[in-house]
Amino acid sequence: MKLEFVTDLILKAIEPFNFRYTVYKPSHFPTKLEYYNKETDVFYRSIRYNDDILIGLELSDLEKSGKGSGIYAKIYSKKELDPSDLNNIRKRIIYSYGLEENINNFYSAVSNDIELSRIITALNGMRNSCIENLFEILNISLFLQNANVRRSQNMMQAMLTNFGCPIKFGNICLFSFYTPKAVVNASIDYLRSLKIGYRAKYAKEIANFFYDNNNIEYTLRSMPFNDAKKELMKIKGIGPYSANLALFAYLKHPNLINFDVWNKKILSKYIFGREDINISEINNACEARWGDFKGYACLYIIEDLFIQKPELQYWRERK
DNA sequence: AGCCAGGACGGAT
DNA sequence: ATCCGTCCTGGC
Repeated sequence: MKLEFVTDLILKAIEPFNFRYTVYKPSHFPTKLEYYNKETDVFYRSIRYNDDILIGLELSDLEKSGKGSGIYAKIYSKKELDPSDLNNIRKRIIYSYGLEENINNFYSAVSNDIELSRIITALNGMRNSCIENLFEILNISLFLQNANVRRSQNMMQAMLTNFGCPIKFGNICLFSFYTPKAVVNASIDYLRSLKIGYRAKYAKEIANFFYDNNNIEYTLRSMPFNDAKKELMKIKGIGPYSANLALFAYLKHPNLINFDVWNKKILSKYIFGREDINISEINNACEARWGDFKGYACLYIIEDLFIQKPELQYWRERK
């Protein structure tokens, strides 16, 4: 589908703001949902608004047009958007990229950490970000289970080509994410044929859950951390790892490290100089060092590492 | 060919 | 509360 109607938005961010590493995270596996052009510094992304309206985002650094810190956004749609829909999309971008978060709270809380301050200087203004909605981020976390990045990538791609929608905007071809409805209507056997393995039945569980609970996102945002986590783990196929991922990325709890075997090794090495320290010990050390911002601190450490060593994606494919 | 890694579940303890 | 076998596929 071609999205040809364009609306421009200027979205201001609280300073400091790092455009590149807020919209684009080197540690994330690539998908056909987004494309970051490193030469032009333009980021393209598909999103859905209320499930049925397809939107293309073309984001660039507001700084470049001399209008201060933030994002210059071109919103592509099939036809003109209602002012209230446009305003909701605007709010979603602001929330997803944390434009109104004061990152200085994190910086001042860890200002005595000399080692971390080198990274903070390099990534100054980077936010935790997640443009996916809750259904989408839970699907991604499902495909991250029991898989190396290459497999996760293949699973995501198979699902997008089968249930997503190809879109074209600003001379870029991407896919939109699929809706719960698309998966609800698919058979488990068909899902299995896409090589998502045992996750086929869980993909349906997640889709059914969201198909039946329209307002769950709104409810979860107002819940305390542990209640929200318990709520998410009621979905079959969503355990602590997947729930944490959604809670940190989507619900933005900065005091949370989501350990998997890869970042466990990275953080173990960073703090203890060796890879084999157990998770609870790493977690305690992070807590002691960064307190309520340990999740944010680890985000900075990991993104910094992937910027310096892109081959880590390859390492993560193997062992 | 066989074996293993990677989260979550479900049943057993 | 904690442990174990199982799910599934790709890589060795």
